[in-house]
Amino acid sequence: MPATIMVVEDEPAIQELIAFNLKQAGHFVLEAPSAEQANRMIKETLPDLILLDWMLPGMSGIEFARKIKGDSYTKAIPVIMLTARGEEQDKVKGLETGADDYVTKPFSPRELNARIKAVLRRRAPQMTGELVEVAGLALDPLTHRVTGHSAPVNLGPTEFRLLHFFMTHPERVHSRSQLLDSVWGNQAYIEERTVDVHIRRLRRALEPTRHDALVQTIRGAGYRLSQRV
Amino acid sequence: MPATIMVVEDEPAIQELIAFNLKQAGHFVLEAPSAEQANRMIKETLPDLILLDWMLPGMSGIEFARKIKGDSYTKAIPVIMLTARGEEQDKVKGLETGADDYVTKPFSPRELNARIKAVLRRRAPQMTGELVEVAGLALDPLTHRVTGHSAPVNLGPTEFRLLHFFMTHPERVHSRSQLLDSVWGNQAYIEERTVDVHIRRLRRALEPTRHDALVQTIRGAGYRLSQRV
DNA sequence: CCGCTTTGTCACGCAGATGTCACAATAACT
DNA sequence: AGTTATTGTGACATCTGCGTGACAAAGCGG
Repeated sequence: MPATIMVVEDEPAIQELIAFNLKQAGHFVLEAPSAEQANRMIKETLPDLILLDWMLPGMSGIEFARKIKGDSYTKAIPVIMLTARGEEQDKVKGLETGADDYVTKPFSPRELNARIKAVLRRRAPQMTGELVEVAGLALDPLTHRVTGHSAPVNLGPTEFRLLHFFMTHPERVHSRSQLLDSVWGNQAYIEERTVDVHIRRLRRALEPTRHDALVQTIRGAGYRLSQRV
Repeated sequence: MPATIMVVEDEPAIQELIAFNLKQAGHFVLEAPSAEQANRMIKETLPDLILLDWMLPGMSGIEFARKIKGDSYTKAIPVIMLTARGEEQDKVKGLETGADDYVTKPFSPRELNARIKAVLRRRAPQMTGELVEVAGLALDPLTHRVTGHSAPVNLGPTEFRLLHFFMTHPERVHSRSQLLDSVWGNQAYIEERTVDVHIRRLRRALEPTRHDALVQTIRGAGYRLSQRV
């Protein structure tokens, strides 16, 4: 089963080695040399798994893991820590932080692949980067593409994440607070009314294929994606 | 959502600034200049949230947080730490201690309010998403939908809450003041006769499916939802 | 460096929701 | 029947929540 895997590692040699092995195993690989850069990429690409080096320039690996696991939008992504020999006592701390597994350098490709497979097997079903479809509206997390009745739909990053969340949680009403948590992440300090504006933008983008009617307003409660009228 | 918030801060200037902002946002504010004093007040007032300065005279903030989280009576109270810039590496330690979030000084009122809102939201009891059904009348809190014999019923926000309360407390007679407490929230000063009007509106909305007969008037006592005629 | 896109916020306006009243209708009791 | 207490109901003046366009700041790619 191919998956999208993000590798956060500052040493180019190791980075390259890992990437090569993962691609060999049929995975898509996203490469980030620092936590800061990884952070920017995560929300757009929503990888299925994150390989995280323990030692990083700037924000440390453990800190970054905590951040990922603290954000409700990303906390379902499994994290595998890469630790060097001698940092073994830190493993415990790493697991406490929320890492799902760890691998001690140096490691064999076979070992890494096994760990990845194991972690992916127990990943949250809803975070699988699978294609979602509701009422002729299709969203593909892998290619980052949206089509309404096979016609391409152009969305900004936030609109994409918003629609993705709606489509993976259809029919249910989501309050503005919940949407801010789930789509923006709880580290954002954003006015609730901002959600309205993005709803508007999403609707406008969906207008050409009449799919804007799926996005419904529940007065005093929030928004909902539903095919029923 | 007004809440009771305790601010533990020794610098009067910052203390005052924070208190002003919180009051502006509609909260009740308890002010304590030291951990010792805060400790005495906590058990009496049981605040909904504690804003805790990292640096305090006497018992330090981190020590105090540990104490709060160690006491079974107070450990449910969320704590937000106030740290100065440069103490960033202590954040991890702070979170490990049990703080629910941290804010780095200097901070904007908006950021503080957002953090407070987020933390309070996290603690708020989730709305029970159980689907309720009485005599062919179904109400789903999750999707915010009401159907009478599978036919959609259109309700305003207040009517929805009113019906929800009735359906989760059927067969029992509710006085007007009880309904005001449970449906409107005891914060508002509202004429009791207003309940009558909303009962009327609820009945009118339920007429198409004859479910209006379920809403019964108990003269001199209040209203009741009952399937028995 | 510049232009383009994205993003968060705001102000304005409107449709719908809300609270209150006045009066009609009904029930309870004499 | 008459009287009084209680509830039903329509009307109405707000009030609120939401849609929408505009805009400035930030991000981004060339």
